[in-house]
Amino acid sequence: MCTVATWNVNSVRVRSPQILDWLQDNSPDILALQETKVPDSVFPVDDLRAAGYHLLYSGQPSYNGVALLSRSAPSEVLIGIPEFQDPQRRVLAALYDAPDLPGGKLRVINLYVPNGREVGSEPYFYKLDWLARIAKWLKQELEIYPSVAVVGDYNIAPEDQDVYDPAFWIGKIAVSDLERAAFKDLLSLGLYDAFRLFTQTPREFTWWSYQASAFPRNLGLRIDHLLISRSLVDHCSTCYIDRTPRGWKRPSDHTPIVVKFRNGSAAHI
DNA sequence: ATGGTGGCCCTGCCA
Repeated sequence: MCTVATWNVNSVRVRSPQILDWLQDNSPDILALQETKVPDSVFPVDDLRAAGYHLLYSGQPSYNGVALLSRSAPSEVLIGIPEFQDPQRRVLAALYDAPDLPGGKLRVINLYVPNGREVGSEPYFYKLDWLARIAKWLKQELEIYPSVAVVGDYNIAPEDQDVYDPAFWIGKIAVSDLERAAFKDLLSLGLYDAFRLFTQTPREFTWWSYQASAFPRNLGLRIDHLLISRSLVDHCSTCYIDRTPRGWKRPSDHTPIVVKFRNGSAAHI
């Protein structure tokens, strides 16, 4: 069994006690974090290493920042993507032992996709350009590694069923046609939305605004995703959103999403 | 209710 999770924590310093609690309760093999919001010099290494995880992190002051926590040691670590000088820390990739999966290794790519702020704005076009560059690079990664999981905060709700009020959201950020087309371009590389392999019901969200009691009213978006290569689909035993941490005191506005893989041969016994 | 929340090198900006 191999468990991979992703969680936009909106500040790793504020959330590290909750991250530890969640690790304790769920013991994933790999946890990808986004919006750590700390430069590497002050990443809360001591807090998190106490839980017995290897740490990788790439951050900057105040904004962005990604991290990978893992039970086994990482290799082939990549910070940012090749041939793209981006001052914003949004990409972190590593290779992990995964004896039961094709190739015996799992390539985990952790993305914090730009928010885009407003359709038509400068940050919006940065988001679209960023996604195009990511697609080009992921194509290469998928050719190199037999088992790939591309996880993180995509800041895109792929379909209307992933939005609490689709009529209100028409043309808005995270749901615009160009963003959804960019998301589909990633899927067309041979990636699968792990959550939708198991759950077809609408209004299953990973993010709820802090405002207006959005969480208790379930007014959210499904914008955090675990995309997996074709080779992993037959090994995937479950994928679910864990709403628990969103209900804790002083929560992140996002909640974790989890995917589990099992030995493929077990299904055929 | 012309507001709402929360995090950031502290205060206007970002999500």
